[in-house]
Order: sequence, then C-alpha cells, then structure tokens
Amino acid sequence: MNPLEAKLKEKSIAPTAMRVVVLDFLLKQSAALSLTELELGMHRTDRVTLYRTIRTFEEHGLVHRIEDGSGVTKFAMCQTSCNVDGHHDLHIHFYCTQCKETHCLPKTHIPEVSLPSGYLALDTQLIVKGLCGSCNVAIT
Amino acid sequence: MNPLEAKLKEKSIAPTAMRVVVLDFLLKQSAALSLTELELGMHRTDRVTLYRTIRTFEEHGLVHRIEDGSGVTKFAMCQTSCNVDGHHDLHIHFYCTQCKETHCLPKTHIPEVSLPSGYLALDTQLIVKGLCGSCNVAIT
DNA sequence: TAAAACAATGCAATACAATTGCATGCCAGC
DNA sequence: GCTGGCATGCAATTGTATTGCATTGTTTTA
Ligand SMILES: [Mn+2]
Ligand SMILES: [Mn+2]
Ligand SMILES: [Zn+2]
Ligand SMILES: [Zn+2]
Repeated sequence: MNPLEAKLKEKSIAPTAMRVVVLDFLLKQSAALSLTELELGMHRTDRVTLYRTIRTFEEHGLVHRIEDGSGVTKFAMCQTSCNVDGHHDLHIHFYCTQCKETHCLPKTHIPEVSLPSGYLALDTQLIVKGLCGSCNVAIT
Repeated sequence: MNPLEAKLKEKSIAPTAMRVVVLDFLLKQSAALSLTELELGMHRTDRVTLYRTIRTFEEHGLVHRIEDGSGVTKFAMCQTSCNVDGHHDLHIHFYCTQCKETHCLPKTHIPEVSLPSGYLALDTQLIVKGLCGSCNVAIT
C-alpha cells in the first residue's frame, strides 16, 4: 500500500487523491506554508478544497496551524504523537524577517511561565522573530 | 494643560481632538482592543482615521500591537519606556478562550530561549491561551 | 495678519484571507 | 446497480487591512 495513504489512514483520514497529493507536497516542505503558498505550489487546485483539506488534516492531528504574526495562517506537519484528540507537538516557531519563512523548532521546548493567580493556561505559543540560519550567514 | 494632551506630546504626537478622545478611551480599557472594538466603543468615528490614529500611536511608542492568534490585531497601551525608537515592554499576552479578551501581563517576563546555532533572535512573542481569572472562577 | 505649507480627517474604493452555500461528483456499502 | 454520505468545485459573502484622494484643520513663514 502507498505509504502516503497509510499515513492518512493512520490518522483516520479517508485517502482521496487530492489529500494524497497535498500530503505529499507538505512532506517535501522545509518551512511552514500558507494556504496561498500551498495553492501556488500545486497544479489546478481549488483554494476552497485545499482549505477544507488542510482543516481536515488539522482536525485529525496531521498538520498544525501557526499564527506567526505575519497576518496569514501557516501550516506544517505534526509530529507523530498528534491525533484527533489534540496536538502535542508544542514547540517554538521561528519567523525570519528576511526570507519570510516560518520554521518549526521542535528541538526547542517552550519554557514554563508563571501566570497571575487564577489564570489557567491551556496552550502556549512562542514565536521568535529574527534571522534564520541561512539569512544570518548571508548578511554577516 | 490637559494631561491627555501632555501624554501625546511626550511621545511627540500632535494632540488633535480625535487623538485625545482615542487615548482617553484606550486608557480606560482593561483588555486589549481590536480596531472594530475601538470603533464600536466610540461615537461616529471613521474606521480609517482610527486605523491611522492607532498606527501613529504605535509608531511613537504609545500603544503596542498584539497578534494573539484570534485573527484580528489588538492594541493596548505601552509602558512609559517605549518611544519612537522602539518598544521595550516585552511581556506575555494572555488570550482567554472563554471571554475572548486579551490581557497584557507586564509582570511576567518572557524567558530566554536557546535557538539552534546560526539563528538570531530579534523579537520574541509569547501568547498563553486559557482561562482568565474571571472566567476560571466562573466555571469552577 | 494672510498666504502658503503641511498634517489630519472622511469617504470611497481596493486587496486579500477566511469562510459559507450549494450543486455536482465520487465512492463504499447494501 | 442503487443509494447515502462524504468530497470537490465554483460562486458568493464576510471581515480586516490598506490605499487614494479630496477636504479640512493647523502650523509656519513672509
Ligand atoms: Mn510547528
Ligand atoms: Mn501588552
Ligand atoms: Zn531567513
Ligand atoms: Zn476570560
């Protein structure tokens, strides 16, 4: 069986042709993608279908949503531990102000923060903006 | 002299009538406001003028922009140390998933993060989502 | 002071991401 | 092979962010 289809079934997603193609494309990326970037990277695909495909992926723990403050939502593949019950790949996201790319930094864990009493933390997002490795080297 | 006008002049902002009114309104808020919320909270104001007013405030270090992942940009008053050269009030922002309010937590500082070698951090944003004090009490 | 220069405002219009509605297509199970 | 449910494609809508431009208001300077 096609490993892409298997990956979809693992997350209880019906492996349609479109979903296989989108998954294949996403797996090849080194940076998180916006819906528009995803649309441009593929041939003749309907934006709304992509929108719903990504939403299905997100709901089933296959990709996660990244709000990097650039104004558009970006998406990247999840770690294997995520599923329909929730996302568990809580890591830092890095937005490069030079190349505009957003990278997951799964090795860098998010530090604990102490909130005022009464506050209950359910989810923490840490976005670092700056220069990525490639752009930093290019400048110096 | 009007203390509101003085506050504007401190940041080198010409104290027009509209700016005084907007500043007055912002100072009364306990949560960060979106442009739409700001518009609704005032009488007969043009949205674009508000947009440019807020942008002027931001550029001069009077308010700061908060991207809390809710899709809309929110704004809140800065600490006194901010000016046209930059914002220095780097603190955590809390988004309550119940009441949808975004709060500045200026007492809680953002911890240092260690990035992969080569990466250069210029700005760090930490958003915590969960239940604010009021909503947490209301539920339990 | 009056004219000129400049900045701020209001209204119209645009750009674009996100989202919904609905008709049609496709596929699995009966 | 029929049928019900999910997936897809296209049109349309929503809502925020942003720009253009004419007008108004304010400050500078002759
Ligand atoms: Mn990530
Ligand atoms: Mn703040
Ligand atoms: Zn870069
Ligand atoms: Zn709340």
